[in-house]
Amino acid sequence: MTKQRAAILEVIHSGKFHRTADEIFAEAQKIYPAISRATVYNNLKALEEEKHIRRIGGEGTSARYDSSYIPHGHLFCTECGGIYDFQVPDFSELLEGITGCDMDSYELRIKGICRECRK
Amino acid sequence: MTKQRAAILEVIHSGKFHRTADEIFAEAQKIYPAISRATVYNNLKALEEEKHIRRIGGEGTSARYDSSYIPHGHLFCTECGGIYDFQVPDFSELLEGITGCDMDSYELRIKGICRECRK
DNA sequence: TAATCTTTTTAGAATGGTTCTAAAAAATCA
DNA sequence: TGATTTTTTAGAACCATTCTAAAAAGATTA
Repeated sequence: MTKQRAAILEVIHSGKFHRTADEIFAEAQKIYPAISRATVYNNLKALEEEKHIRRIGGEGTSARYDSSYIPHGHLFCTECGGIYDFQVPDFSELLEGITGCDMDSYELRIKGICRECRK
Repeated sequence: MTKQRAAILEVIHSGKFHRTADEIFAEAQKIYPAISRATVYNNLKALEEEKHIRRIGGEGTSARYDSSYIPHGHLFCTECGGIYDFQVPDFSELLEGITGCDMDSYELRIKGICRECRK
């Protein structure tokens, strides 16, 4: 565990969710000022391979990172651009049954207008 | 309806699914040789806004386009890199109930090892 | 602790998918 | 037909991400 990785983990597990690599880089610099962008990218990639975080491909824009790898849903609001987590029932068996695959994890994505923007 | 857009639509509704913008560009050139890359990108963006196609963000790689906007699932195989469609039950009411959003569409993504690669 | 080996970090260049720009062409409308 | 709007074009620009080679840090062994 390097100082840099510790800083990145500290950033990911605090503050708001769904930040971009660059936002995480900026936060990590406050903890460890000499950190490099490449280190942030390296660690984000490693952390996802280790299933500690989940990369959420921002449609067209930069990727965002979710501090949880546990299957859940994301609502992409077409009004405000926000990404909101929501819980879903456990679909594991249903999905393995349908696809016949050996499932690692799943994610349910919704495009729509969030509760707040509907008002 | 321009000749270029017609060519792009013809490409999308034929051949294999989940092609990249560049693959679609290459196919469209066979129909209308003078077509430009920017035209392909412009039309893909417009077609998605009109809900005729769906952009699937290739994780880390280039985006891919699905010829259907109807909600369904995608299995991203971690072995062979393939993207496979699968049908899911209609979760619309369930998801609107959970999130309270005004839903446009949804997509279920699975990461795992596909049936073929399991053998 | 020293010596060695492996892993990680660093800064900046390179990459590559996508978007932007300004002018030309095509399509639409009156 | 002329005027207006939309689309296309070629290539430059953009920018998130990856790559590179050297330096630093960490791990291992004696």
